[in-house]
Amino acid sequence: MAGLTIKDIARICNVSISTVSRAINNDRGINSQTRERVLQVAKQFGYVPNNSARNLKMAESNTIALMCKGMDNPFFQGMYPYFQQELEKYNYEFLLHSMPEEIDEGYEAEEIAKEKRLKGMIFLGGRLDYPEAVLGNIQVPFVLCSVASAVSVNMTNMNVSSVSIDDEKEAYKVVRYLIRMGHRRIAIIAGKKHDHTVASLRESGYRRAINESGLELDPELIRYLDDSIPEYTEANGYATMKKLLESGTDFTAVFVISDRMATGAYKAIYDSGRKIPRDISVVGFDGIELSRYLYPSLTTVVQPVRKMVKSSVELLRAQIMGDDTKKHLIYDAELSEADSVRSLL
Amino acid sequence: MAGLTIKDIARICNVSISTVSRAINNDRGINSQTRERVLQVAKQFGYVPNNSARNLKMAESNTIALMCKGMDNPFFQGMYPYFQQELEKYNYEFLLHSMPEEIDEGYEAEEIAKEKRLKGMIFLGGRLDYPEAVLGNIQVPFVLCSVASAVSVNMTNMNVSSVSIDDEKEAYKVVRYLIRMGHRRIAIIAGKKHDHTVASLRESGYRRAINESGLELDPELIRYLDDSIPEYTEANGYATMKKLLESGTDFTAVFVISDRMATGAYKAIYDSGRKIPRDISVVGFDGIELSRYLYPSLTTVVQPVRKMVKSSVELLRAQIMGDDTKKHLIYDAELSEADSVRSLL
DNA sequence: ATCCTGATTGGAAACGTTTCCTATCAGAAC
DNA sequence: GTTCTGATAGGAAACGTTTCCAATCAGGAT
Repeated sequence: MAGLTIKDIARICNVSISTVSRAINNDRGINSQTRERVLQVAKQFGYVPNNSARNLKMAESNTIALMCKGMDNPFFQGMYPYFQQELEKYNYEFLLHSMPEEIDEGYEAEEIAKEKRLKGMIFLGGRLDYPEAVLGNIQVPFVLCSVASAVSVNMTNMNVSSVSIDDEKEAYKVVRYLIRMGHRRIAIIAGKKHDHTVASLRESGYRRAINESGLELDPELIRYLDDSIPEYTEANGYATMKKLLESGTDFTAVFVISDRMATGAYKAIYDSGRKIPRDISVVGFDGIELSRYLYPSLTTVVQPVRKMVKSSVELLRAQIMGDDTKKHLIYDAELSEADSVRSLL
Repeated sequence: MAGLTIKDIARICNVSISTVSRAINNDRGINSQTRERVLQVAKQFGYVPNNSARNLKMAESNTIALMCKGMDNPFFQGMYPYFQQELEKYNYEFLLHSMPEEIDEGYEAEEIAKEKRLKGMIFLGGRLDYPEAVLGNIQVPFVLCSVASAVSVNMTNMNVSSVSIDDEKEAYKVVRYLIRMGHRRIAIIAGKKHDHTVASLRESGYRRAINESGLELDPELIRYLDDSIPEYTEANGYATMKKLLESGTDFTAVFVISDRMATGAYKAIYDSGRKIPRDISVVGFDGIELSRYLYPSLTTVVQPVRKMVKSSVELLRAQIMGDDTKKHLIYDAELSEADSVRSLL
């Protein structure tokens, strides 16, 4: 409780507080013997620097906030440990902050940055088209992770770095894959209509694949989420799939734009008495750990989560250290072929 | 970037900084008109208090750390949003901190508390028998959440509050349920042998249920985790179940001590060509969201997560506010009967 | 008119650092 | 011996608050 201060250590070592400060911060301009002695004493007496004082003096904190929209999303949750790990490397604090479902003009991230004296922010998920007001005023370094594909969205000229995959392309690829496997009537469980998240990019990929293959873009096959259920949840995947099945529309495969929703879709299919992939082939998106343990294991687009997190933190770090070149990293995802797709050839 | 200070506001309002401070903190001993005027100006100019300075002066921060062992566990992950929500009520920061797999004498949580100037800590998961050194020296309020059943473990006389369920009892109940359904050869996928987590309590419950029912405690039916695979993961559930199946031991039901592992076990069962619940009945433990979306939906013990989180935070809050009565809350869990158990009657 | 009281306000110290500016000192160069 | 130099150390201000203490003042009691 007592809490030793730099002053105590100074007294014990019979040196000035400036010297102790220099020793602890590994500053130069101090005799290495003195430093050793001070450090030794500090350790022995269990001295711990007071971050508040340090931050006050240095006019900043050491905290990075992870601004998360939909923090109950298993895809994001799978990232937390990685963020923790990467941020730890630089001795950053990790503040988890959830953003409201609806982010509009009224939401100003900068207020939070100021209030918490953040050193940086990482936005995880959220809108592709953040209103100018939301991001435009942020005065601390920040990066967008898994939110924007600079390819598809006009974000390259915003003063911001990002790490993502090319959602449109990957969705395109996975639907093409279904077509190669002989499927012709392919449904999609898409996101909310026009909600400006990656979901809409994935839907675009689907549309392009269908179009380019000369198949029919049947509106009956394109299903948007149920507005009355929390978005992008298992429950919503279940409900939407159920409606699709009950509509009597004919199809042999379905692309569910997230693994989480695919989990719900699986159940709806089973509950209807159908079998995967015998009656319906399913592909997901994200590559959450669970996808390998569903039965049958889910064919899905695996995002390189580890790399994305690492890069996000590195990009942020670079910005904090003064590098002001804005980068947009776009990683390739990988189609993981599992047992949920049947070949019709 | 500038960052207005209390001093600026004072100058603008033509009052002293003490007055501004009083206005902002809603202190008494200030004319209400003055207060209104100051607050109005502060707001207008976008003043944000500097927490570092405040914390320095007040000799504390406003941060609560969630000390999490196994932060990739979906059961815990499901709790994060709730913690966020509850802590927000008191304006606490939410610091997510993962603890190492192996927690022994060498690990001192107090160091972290000191370093980060924590206001409180919540331990999520971890050992039932934390070595004295780990918890014994902690000088800030803390509570254990979902780690200890005060009923089973001699923790009542430690200076600590806790929130949990009675893991032994709940496990007992779920195994009794299997027995009522006519099962006689009931296997268990337990935890690591003697690892002092809730897993061992759940195993005890299993043993008692089997014993009391006059059934045989066949060592062949009691399976511990594979040491070569990360503990308590889907992968480990899969591997352990696979071994059990391949051993040729006869059984009609299996109690998997966590839903996460049950997910892996499901897959192992399917992969072996068996069906749930036709060939093998399965029950899990925890009640993670996913359990309802497995196929067939998993019969499991649902922990009252929402309530547990709320109580943890409230208990912590009470301690912070000076209440030093240590409480041990033990909630009832609920058996959620789903489709993974077949009646043999 | 004087004194006292309570309400309101201002002044200043303190929290634990970092860092600029000086001071000291040993040895090298003269 | 004197002067300069570089290395090392100490002193003190400053960061933005909170809070104790003293000061002011209006109005009621004397």
